[in-house]
Amino acid sequence: MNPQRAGTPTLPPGYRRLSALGPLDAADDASLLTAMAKSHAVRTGRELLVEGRMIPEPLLILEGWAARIRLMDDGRRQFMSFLLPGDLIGMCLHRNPLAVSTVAVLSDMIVAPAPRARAGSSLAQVYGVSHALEEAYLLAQITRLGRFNAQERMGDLFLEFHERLALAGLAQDGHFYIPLTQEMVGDALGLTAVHINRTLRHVRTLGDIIFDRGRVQLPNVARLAMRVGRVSPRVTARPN
Amino acid sequence: MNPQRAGTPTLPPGYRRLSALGPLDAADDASLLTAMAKSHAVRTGRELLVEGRMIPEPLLILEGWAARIRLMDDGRRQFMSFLLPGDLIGMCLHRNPLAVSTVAVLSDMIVAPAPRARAGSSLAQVYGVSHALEEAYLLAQITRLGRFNAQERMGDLFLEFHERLALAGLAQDGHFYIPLTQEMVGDALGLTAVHINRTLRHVRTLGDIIFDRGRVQLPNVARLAMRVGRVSPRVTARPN
DNA sequence: CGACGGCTTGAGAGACCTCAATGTAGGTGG
DNA sequence: CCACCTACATTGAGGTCTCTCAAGCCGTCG
Repeated sequence: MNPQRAGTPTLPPGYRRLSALGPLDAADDASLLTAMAKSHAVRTGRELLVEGRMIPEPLLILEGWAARIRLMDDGRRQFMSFLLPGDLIGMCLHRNPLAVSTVAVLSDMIVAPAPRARAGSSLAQVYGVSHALEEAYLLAQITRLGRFNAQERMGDLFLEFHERLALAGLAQDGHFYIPLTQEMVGDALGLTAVHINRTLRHVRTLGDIIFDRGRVQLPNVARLAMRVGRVSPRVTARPN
Repeated sequence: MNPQRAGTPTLPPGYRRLSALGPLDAADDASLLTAMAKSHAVRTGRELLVEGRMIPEPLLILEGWAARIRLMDDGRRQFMSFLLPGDLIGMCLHRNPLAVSTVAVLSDMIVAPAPRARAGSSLAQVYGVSHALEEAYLLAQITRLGRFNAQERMGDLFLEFHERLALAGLAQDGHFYIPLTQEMVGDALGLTAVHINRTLRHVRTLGDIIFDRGRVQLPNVARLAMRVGRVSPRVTARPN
C-alpha cells in the first residue's frame, strides 16, 4: 500500500500500520522517520509501564507485541488489551499522568519515541484515529468477556488479531503469527489454559481456527466472522 | 469543596464532579457556567449516541445516568460502562468520528454542550483527567468480567459507583441511589438477572451490600474493598 | 379490578474449573 | 549422541458456578 522509498531499508510493520490509518503530510512523515531512527530494542518479559507509576516518554511500536495486564495478589491474571506494531504506548492528555495498567512485553520489540503532534496536524489526526481504535478494542474485549462463550471469545479475538495484523502487513490469507501460549490466550479470554486447549480442539474440528505453537490459520475468515457475529470497528465516517 | 456563588442556584452534581478533578481558572470556569446555561433535559430511554453513526456535539452530564451498551442480534446485551454526572459524552480527538458504542439514557438527564478547551488550558487538563479515569473504569470492567466471580463483580462495581458518586456529592456514608434494575446490573456484570438476585441475597446476609429498588447501602466500605481487593484508580501523580 | 414490570425462588442442566497425570518439543550439559 | 530439564500442551474425572426454564409474588398504574 505504501510505496517504499528508494534507498531506505524495508519500512517496519509499525510504520505501515500507522500510515494506513490516514494520510501523513511530508512534514509529519519526516518527523516519523526521524523518530524511527532513534528506535531501540526491548526484550521479552520487560515492562514498559507499571500500573500506578509515572508514564515516561510515549512510544510507538515498530515491531513486536506487548499487552496491558493486571495481576491480582492471589495469582489471577487478566490481559486487558494487546499492543501491536503501529500502536502507541503511554500517550496521555494530561500532566503528571500515572499508568492505569502495566504494559508487559510479549515478544522482542523495536520501539521508537512517538513524535509529538501539533494540534490539527495530520499526525494528530492519525493519533486520534489510533486512539479511537484502541478504545474500540477495549469495548470489544468487554463484550467478549461479558456475553460470549469460550468458542465465540476465541473466534472474535483471533479475528481481531487478523484484522489488526493485516493493517501492519503481518497477515496474509488468514495466516499469521501470535507470540502467545495457550495460557496467555486464557488470560486474555478469562478462561483457564485447560479450557482453551479443549476449545482449540473443538474449533479445529469445525475448521474455524488452527493454532499451533504461535501459528494461526483461519481457513475461512468470512465464515468465522459470520459465526461469531463479529463486526469490525469503524471510527471515522470516511474510510481512510 | 467549591464555595457556592451568591445569587446562583445550587450547582449541579456534574459541575461538582468536574471541578473536583482539578482547578479551573476563572476563564474556564466562566465558559463552563455559560455552557451550563444552555443545558437541556433528556428523557430516560433515549439514545445520545448510536454505534456507527456520526457523533454530534460533545456533551457534559450535569445530572442523571447514561450507559455505553452493546446489543447482539440474539438479544444479549452488555453494558460496557456507565456515564455519571460530570462525565463527558462524545469527546473525540479526530475528525468525522463515528460512535464506537451506543449511549443509552438510564434516568432523566440534564446535559450541557461541553465547552471547547484550548490546548494547555485548565479545562483541557480536567478533560484529560476525566478521560484517563474513563479509561481506567473500562479496564476495571475488563478485570471484573474476566477474573472475578459474581460476588466480587458486584462488590467491585458498587464500590466504583460509590467512589464516582461521592466525587459528585451524590453519596454519603456508603449510601446512594442507582437507576438500575437487577436485570441491568446483570447486563453490566455479564450475569443473568436470576443470578444477580441470588448474589444480592448472599451479600446482604454478609452485611456487605443492601440493594433495594435503586437504593444502595454499603455498611462497611473499607471492609468490602478489602474483601474484593479493590484499588481505586489514580491517574495523576499529585492528588488534585 | 386486571395488567404489567420487576423481584423471588426452585429444580435441573450445562459450561467451565480444579486437580492431577501424561506427553512432547526444544535446550543444555555431559 | 544421549540424558536430563523445562515449558508448554494434552487428556481424564469430578466438582462448582452460573444458566435456563418455570412458577409465584409484589407493587404500581391504568
